[in-house]
Amino acid sequence: MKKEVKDVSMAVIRRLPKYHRLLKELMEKDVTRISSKELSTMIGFTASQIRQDLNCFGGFGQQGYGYDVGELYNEISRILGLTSHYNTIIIGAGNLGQAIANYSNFEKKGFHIMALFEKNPRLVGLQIRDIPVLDVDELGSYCEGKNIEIGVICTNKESAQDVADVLVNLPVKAIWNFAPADIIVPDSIVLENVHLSDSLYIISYLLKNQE
Amino acid sequence: MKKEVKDVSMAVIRRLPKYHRLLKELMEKDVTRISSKELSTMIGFTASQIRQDLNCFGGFGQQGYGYDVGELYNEISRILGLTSHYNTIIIGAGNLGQAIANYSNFEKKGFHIMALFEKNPRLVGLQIRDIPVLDVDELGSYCEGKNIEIGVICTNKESAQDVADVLVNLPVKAIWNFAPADIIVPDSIVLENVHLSDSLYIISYLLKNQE
DNA sequence: AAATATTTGTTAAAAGAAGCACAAAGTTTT
DNA sequence: AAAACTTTGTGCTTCTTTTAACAAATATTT
Repeated sequence: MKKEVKDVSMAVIRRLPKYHRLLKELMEKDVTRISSKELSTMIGFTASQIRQDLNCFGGFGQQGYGYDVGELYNEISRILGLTSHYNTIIIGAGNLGQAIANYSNFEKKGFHIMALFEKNPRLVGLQIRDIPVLDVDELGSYCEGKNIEIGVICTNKESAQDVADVLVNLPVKAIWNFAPADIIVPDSIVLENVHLSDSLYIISYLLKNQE
Repeated sequence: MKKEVKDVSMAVIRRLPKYHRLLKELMEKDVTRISSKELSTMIGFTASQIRQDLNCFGGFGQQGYGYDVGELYNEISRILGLTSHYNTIIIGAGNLGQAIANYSNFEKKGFHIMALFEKNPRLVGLQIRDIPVLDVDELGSYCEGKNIEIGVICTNKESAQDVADVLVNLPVKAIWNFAPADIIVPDSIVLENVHLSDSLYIISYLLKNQE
């Protein structure tokens, strides 16, 4: 039973990674079956919401039994596109760029980081794991013919829009932006901002307004 | 005219940092007044939503004129609690911990990073800007009497829950978690998770499901 | 100083998301 | 093999969030 891609709301989609993470943990604990009710207590959503979320993509469960953990994990991996391969580059090889390059889990999920690009000459020439740090001036020539799908912006906010413009023209298909700026890209390009300070400011708000 | 802290929905609160960021930019461009309509085109929310958001906290605008940029920026800073001071520590001095320690803007907004804690002896003893990297075993004794408000978890996922437990017992008032794990803390403690891979997985989903 | 143009704050309506409830379909026990 | 139990998938209801509309207030122009 497959439905897929009716038009699932963003609210649902943004919960998928959490399901994915929890199911992975269950697998590691050799749990093979799970009900929406059990999931509910672990994940903090209602059982009803979990069933409704999963049903956007297909009937993966079985009445009286629940869900097969391994099967559901695979389905969600597939729905999220984690069975595909994405050529990825990182612009900015400071601490944050290096942190992401070092995070080997991304590689395992198909996000292949091919190179970092940096303007600071003291960092150019380094290797992060086996990933080279190249001069940012080589970006265009390096990427030619390589079908780069994802560009990660780890620069300061001043350079972010310029870098985004270059990435758009390569062209990349998606930009993952860590610079604390609201960059502008064409609608055809997938853009995800990770504004770290936003969540810190929310902490500040919540601390100030605790009952 | 002040209302404040009725009960503003999280949806509204999570938009405040974006207003804050945009207003800062306008100030830097010496823009002194702005209407909700102009803000709308820049920020991508409807003018109606902007007016309604701001009105949760007070009537900062004026009919026929709009909003005073500087005044509104100050109000939002105050609402977010960015006029307060927060003693902060970071657990884990790898690339990510260092990246955050190096990001001087947090310091400017009142988040004073007092120390990093690390178990890898090769990192203990370093200084990031003027912030010392201490042995994680000293965490308890170091924090005694220092009124640490925010703990930042930059460890791997295996250590995250243990570190969270230690932080809860210090006690800190809030935890900012960057480890890719769903840690559990008492309800009384403010918890913000930054699961980097979540947004990467969303990129993957959107790339796969583009029309 | 009067007339016209802006633009807010706010109420009402529409759209969207989450929760409830239960028949249907399976599993487990007796 | 029948009875009792479990749990999904789904229609319906409730709650939340967003958008639209407009009177009231101020600014600007004539």
